[in-house]
Amino acid sequence: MPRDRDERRQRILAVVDSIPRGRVASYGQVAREAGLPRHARLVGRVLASLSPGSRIPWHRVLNSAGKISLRPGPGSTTQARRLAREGVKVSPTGRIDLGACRWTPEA
DNA sequence: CGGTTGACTGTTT
DNA sequence: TAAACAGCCAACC
Repeated sequence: MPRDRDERRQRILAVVDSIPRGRVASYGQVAREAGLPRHARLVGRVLASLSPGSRIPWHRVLNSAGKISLRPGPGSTTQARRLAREGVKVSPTGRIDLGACRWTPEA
């Protein structure tokens, strides 16, 4: 079994899991926090592979433009609903107020 | 080995 | 503000 791949996966999920409620982070930001610069796409790939019932707060991850990156459909709707539920403003076009909600890890 | 595919990004229009 | 482009990179076939 590919140990490396699984290790990166765990680190990425650990970072996503540490994003506080009501805050959001970009794929690139998560990648950097996980020690994997330039691997934003890998973050998206890992999140896409999560089981439907996962407790990982994947909905707190957006693209660098501050928008829901998931293509319009059931998934993006769920993400928007979950964010709104945490007090994060989501415009009809899927845009989020990054200035107010961006997660800034402290140490 | 090589082409395709994205839940990406930064820069340029 | 938004779209087009060009890099980027692992996973898949």
